[in-house]
Amino acid sequence: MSGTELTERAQLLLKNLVEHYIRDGQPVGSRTLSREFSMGLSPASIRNVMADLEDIGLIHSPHTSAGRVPTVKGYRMFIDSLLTIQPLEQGLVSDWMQRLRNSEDSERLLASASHQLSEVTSMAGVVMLPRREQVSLRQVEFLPLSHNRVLVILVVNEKEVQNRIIQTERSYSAAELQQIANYLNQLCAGQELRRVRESLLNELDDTRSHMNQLMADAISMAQQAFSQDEDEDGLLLAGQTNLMSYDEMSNMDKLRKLFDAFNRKRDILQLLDQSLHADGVQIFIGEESGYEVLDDCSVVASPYRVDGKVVGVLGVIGPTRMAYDRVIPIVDVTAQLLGSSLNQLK
Amino acid sequence: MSGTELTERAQLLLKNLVEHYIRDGQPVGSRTLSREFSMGLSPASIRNVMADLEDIGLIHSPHTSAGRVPTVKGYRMFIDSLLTIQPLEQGLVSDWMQRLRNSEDSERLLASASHQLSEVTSMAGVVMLPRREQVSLRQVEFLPLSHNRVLVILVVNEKEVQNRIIQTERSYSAAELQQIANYLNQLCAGQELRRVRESLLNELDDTRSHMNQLMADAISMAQQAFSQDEDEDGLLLAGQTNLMSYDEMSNMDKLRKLFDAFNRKRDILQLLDQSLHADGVQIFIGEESGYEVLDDCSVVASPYRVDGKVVGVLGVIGPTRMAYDRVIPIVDVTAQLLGSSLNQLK
DNA sequence: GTTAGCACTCACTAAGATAGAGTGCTAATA
DNA sequence: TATTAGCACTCTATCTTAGTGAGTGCTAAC
Repeated sequence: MSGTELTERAQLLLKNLVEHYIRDGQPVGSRTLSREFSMGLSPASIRNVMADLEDIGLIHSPHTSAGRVPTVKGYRMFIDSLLTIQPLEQGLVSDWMQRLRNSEDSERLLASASHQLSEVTSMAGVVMLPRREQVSLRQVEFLPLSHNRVLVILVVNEKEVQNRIIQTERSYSAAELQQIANYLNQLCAGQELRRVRESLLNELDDTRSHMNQLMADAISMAQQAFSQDEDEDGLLLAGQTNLMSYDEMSNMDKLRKLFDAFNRKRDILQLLDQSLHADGVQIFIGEESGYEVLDDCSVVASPYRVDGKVVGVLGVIGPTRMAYDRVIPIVDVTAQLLGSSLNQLK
Repeated sequence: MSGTELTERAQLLLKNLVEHYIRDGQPVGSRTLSREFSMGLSPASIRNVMADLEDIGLIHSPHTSAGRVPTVKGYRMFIDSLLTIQPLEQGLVSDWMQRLRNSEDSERLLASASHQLSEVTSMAGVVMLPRREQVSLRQVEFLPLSHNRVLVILVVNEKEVQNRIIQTERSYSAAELQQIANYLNQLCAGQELRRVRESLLNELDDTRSHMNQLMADAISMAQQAFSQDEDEDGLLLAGQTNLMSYDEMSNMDKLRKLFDAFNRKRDILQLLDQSLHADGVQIFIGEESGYEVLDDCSVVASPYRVDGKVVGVLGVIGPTRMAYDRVIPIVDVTAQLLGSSLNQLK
């Protein structure tokens, strides 16, 4: 805000204060800092610096006779320019890779990632499912149901299956549907789903005149089937209950609202979406997220890549007062490992 | 326990006490009961009766100078023989039916039921998914994947689709798989899944000698595919967060354990399973359930039927102190409506 | 059998009193 | 000029104390 440059001493002080507060959870006072602070300064001097920090809005006193606590702005500065990233525990990464290797299908892999995140950090883990943009159609099957309905089975991306039900104008025999499927498979198999939609339109124009009725039906069915978007919510959550053990979260009313948000998923997804195009780990501290339910939380998120292209975001949600120095590398590594695992799986 | 018969007065007193406690949530004393009790009795007389009730273990005093609170045994007697079932609110049933009519597939229908339950009661709603015993196979499809894996698509019960991946010894061409599928469809289509398994065994015996290799492969594949059971957890929960608003649930530690149990689902499923063969609404009060996490909760559950056969259980979970007279008919009606809706949908 | 009366228990609340942590300010110091 | 010791002050947290009120059990009278 104000162009005020912080002296090096003030920065160091802030760093120590935040670190101390993250460890203890108690407001930290000048005396404590003076004692545990390498650079020998008296409490009085420290008080002077603290007063400055408070003026700039980096720290704040719950009441006159309490120590200081970092504000959101304080955390922000701490994370952006003061943080010493902790090296990852030996074994965590290999443990990780081992577990990932056990998941055979991508769904489980993603679920496993979110569980890992929550377990290792004792907070809530989130994994936004990979975007389905570049799904390529492998095969289409149609099966007749009663009441002029048709079950459409789409096999995409080698091994994923989507089922849709469409309503037709008349009933079709199994043989007719088989024909239609053959026609469509021939036409579209192997293409990306969004291209399939284009192809269908072209086909419709190209051959409108000399097309038989069945083909026309085929195309209209396909359009119906492909226009339905997946109704999945696209977010995997794990370890929400971990949050119940934090003192900061003991307000039942707020906690309920947070859990409700978890269940709705919408807000969380929207927030994570903001990290889709970020480069590396991104952090939302308290109110920074813009979602009231997350006011007492921080979100540490990172996009993950498949084939070098960002397809999703993962991260953790926990109290603002968390061990960022540990959590950040965990999220970072997890994103990388998940990406490469997904790659191998493909 | 002791063959002690309760006098009619004692029963009435217990009834009033429990009703009052359920309304207010406060221990109720002799004075209160005397005042609000139709039969004119002085506090002193009431105290005598209460002392008796406490001796039998139906009520209990948190401390000397507090009123009385029903024990589990007290609730049990209240529910079993004293409860006056409340008539259902006008409109609730029709509202219900309307909402159910909007769900087209059974999955949504079940989810809707559990949401309904939680909303109407302000507690947690649970719906155990219908048992899949009598699923009948409609069609099988095979698709080759890489690395000698085959994607098996099972269409069952008209409109449900299950996907499985099996590992084969060699790789098969699409044409071969098509042949295998044809053979299996001819052999098994329309049969119930458990019979399919039998059929496969017979077929294997019958024709072992003059069977060609491909058929043998087909059967072994089918066995692999059908032996995998569904990995779904089979329980729909809704409105868990409702429970966070009850004073009785303000102990964060217990609450967390409860939520963890919800996530695990196993215990809840096991408990509900006990109601599968019950006739009508069944109630587990506090420790009666046998699950420690449910010590402060009651579960009101009812089986629901399709075609006259019980296929699942639904119900609500809430604090022991709940309005049983309202909740019981709600669960009851919901079970009936869900059953008939599922019937229609079939 | 019922009830009025009474002594007693116990949780809850309010009101001091005390201790402890931490602050800001001022004046002395290096 | 930057640092620090000293001090008065503020505010929370905790403990004690006393008082209040709801409710009980028992006994004796009705």
